[in-house]
Amino acid sequence: MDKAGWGLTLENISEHQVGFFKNKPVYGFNLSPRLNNMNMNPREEQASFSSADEKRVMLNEVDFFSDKRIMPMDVVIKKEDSHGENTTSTRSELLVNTGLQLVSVNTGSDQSTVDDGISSEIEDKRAKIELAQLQVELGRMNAENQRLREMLTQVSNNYTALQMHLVTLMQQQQQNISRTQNDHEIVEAKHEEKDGNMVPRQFLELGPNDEPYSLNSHYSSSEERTVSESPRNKGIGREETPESESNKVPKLNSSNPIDQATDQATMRKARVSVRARSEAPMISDGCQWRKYGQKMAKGNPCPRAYYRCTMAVGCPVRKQVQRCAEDRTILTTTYEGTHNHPLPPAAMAMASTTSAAANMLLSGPMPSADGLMNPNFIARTILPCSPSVATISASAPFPTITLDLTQNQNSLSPYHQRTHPTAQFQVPFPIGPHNPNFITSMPPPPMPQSLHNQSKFSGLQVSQDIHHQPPQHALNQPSFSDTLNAATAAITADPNFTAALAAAISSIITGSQKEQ
DNA sequence: CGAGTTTGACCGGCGC
DNA sequence: GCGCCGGTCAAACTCG
Repeated sequence: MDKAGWGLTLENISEHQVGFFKNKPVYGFNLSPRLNNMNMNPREEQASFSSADEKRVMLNEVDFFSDKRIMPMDVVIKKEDSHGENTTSTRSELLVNTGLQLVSVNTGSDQSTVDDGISSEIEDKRAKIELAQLQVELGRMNAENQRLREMLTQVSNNYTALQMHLVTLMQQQQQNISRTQNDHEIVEAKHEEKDGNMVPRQFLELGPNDEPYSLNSHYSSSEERTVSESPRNKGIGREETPESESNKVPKLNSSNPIDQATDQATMRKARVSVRARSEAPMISDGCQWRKYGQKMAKGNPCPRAYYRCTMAVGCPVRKQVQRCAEDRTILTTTYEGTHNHPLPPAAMAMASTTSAAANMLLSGPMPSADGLMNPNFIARTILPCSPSVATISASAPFPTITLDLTQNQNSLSPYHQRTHPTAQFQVPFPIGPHNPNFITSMPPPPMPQSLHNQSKFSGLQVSQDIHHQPPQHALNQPSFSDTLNAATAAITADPNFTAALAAAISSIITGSQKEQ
């Protein structure tokens, strides 16, 4: 590692603490905590100088002599540290340290050539110093390594979060176009529902998804019930997030477009359910979850587990995990809620899958060439190749789209891929057969499997894009959401490939931005 | 000791 | 109004 290099990098990061929407959006995040943990902690410096412990003094001496990195680091701390006093004292202590260090080492070096009696002792001392130097250097390098890793993770997280935001904004733009026509769909859709088709009633009441980073940004009656109405809300274990705050609005079933525009907080929340074969108790999706409950659900001997996202304090995202009663190798994971924090690449991929699916679900009916399409028509048309991949459930109390990744064996043939009308792009994932999850959840061969998922999900989104995307978008290249859906669909089968996917998505997004 | 899990109790919605 | 059911809470417990 180039020592001067990281010093400069940190300094640059400090200099460019830009906002989230600038060209380098990620650099500014959470740097201060990390810097405060660095070896340059003022309190540590102070402690070392006030202490008679020789070793600690040596460490500080070595710190000074390590190389020029100390100076840019010092500058960084001065900028980052909100406690001006500490920063100042750090500066002065370092200067004091400089004097001590110079005297100590130079004296030893000079005397070694004059007095042999003292020279051996000095040699020992010098050896100790060198040893300490090396140890400190090693420790410093490890710390640097760790810090750089953290920074890289942070950069990735924030970058992907920004991408998600951009995707969401673009989807909103599309949805706004169709919003004014939604109310006309409701009457027709209700007729469809009466016929027993698989369209949830809530579907009719849904509006567009306007919240960035959103898996779903619509608020369920359940959420309203548990957060705003429950008298048991004691503040412990209850997240008072902006979302939950906004839930404190009476439930409202508005079909009026004006009301829809103004009653975002009252929107019901869609769910995205992912079915996959897995022996593991839970699908790894990149997020951290904490189990907060388990219930025996009616009609299923397998218990249903309830998890809450713990990646950020107050994140309202929850998921339910339950094995299928008929086939216990099938694991059903149902996601609900909106992450209130940037997601790591792995989680981003899953979230964008569910977000895109939920957006599709929530965007409601769409205009079509011969009039207006109702949601049931969407349900049919989004899956032109394989109706088993995704279904919209009417039985659930929430609008739920189920992505079924368990029935791909029969549709894996190259014939399916070749004949699939919407298999029009490929995302260059480095997908390989080395992932156990992939093997267990999706029988080999992995690569065709993934591609097949892509094609399905590109088809899933195409029916929207036909009507909402600019013509050149639909014709010349796969849409944003096409790519996102396809890429993340594969992720649901194999979440470990998400980093590569994020990179692929990133490149595509970049391309789209350039075109626009 | 802190974080995560387990599990019985509790609550509200909903159907009858 | 009552009971069922899904969802959540929170104390007790486990684990590293």
